[in-house]
Amino acid sequence: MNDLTQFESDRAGAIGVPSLTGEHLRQFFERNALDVARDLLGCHLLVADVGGRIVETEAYLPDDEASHSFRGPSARNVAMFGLPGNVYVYRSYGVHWCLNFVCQPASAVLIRALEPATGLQAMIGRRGTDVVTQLCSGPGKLCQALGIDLTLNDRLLDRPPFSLTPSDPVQIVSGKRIGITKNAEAPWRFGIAGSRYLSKPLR
DNA sequence: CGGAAGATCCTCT
DNA sequence: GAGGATCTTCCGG
Repeated sequence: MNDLTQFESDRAGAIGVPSLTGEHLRQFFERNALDVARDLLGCHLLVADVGGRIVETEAYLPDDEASHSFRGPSARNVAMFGLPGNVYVYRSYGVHWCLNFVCQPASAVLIRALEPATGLQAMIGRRGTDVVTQLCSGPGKLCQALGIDLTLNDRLLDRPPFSLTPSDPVQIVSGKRIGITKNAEAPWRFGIAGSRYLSKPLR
């Protein structure tokens, strides 16, 4: 392990803190997506040893007109009706991938931004920029940086290539969700206060 | 079966 | 701040 790799492992905050697996993973996600969206802030997400600290999320609830689950199961959204702790990946605007974590059935949390911490060189290569604040500052960007695509849909977060390490509570700010037209006033976007790695400012 | 909308990002003005 | 890229999904006819 070279110096940079060691540095990144330390930054992960995962030394001595176990990732969420099995029953712990289920208990963490089998809750209201609003609570999960807040508790995910600060958690460290890795996909094949590339990732960072989650700094921005959005909650999508059952009976939420903006949610892909609103009209019931379909070929695209079936992962949202699977196990808590499941991953739901979908194509956005025909161009980007977006990453969600499934909570209670028909609800999920969209992962909107990370503070890069592990595997910086891989992210820089995939994104084509070395501006660290722009590597994962949006749902499509972070999927590109982490190499996420549809092949990772409908998998559990405690199985490779994923790992999720919990966090102590952080200072949270909230606001309206981005890019939606239905149920647009609901303040179900959450971020870590003062983070420089958000997709858009949040206060 | 056609068409519009979409949980986005980048470039240009 | 506006507009284009790009394509899947879903709904209406």
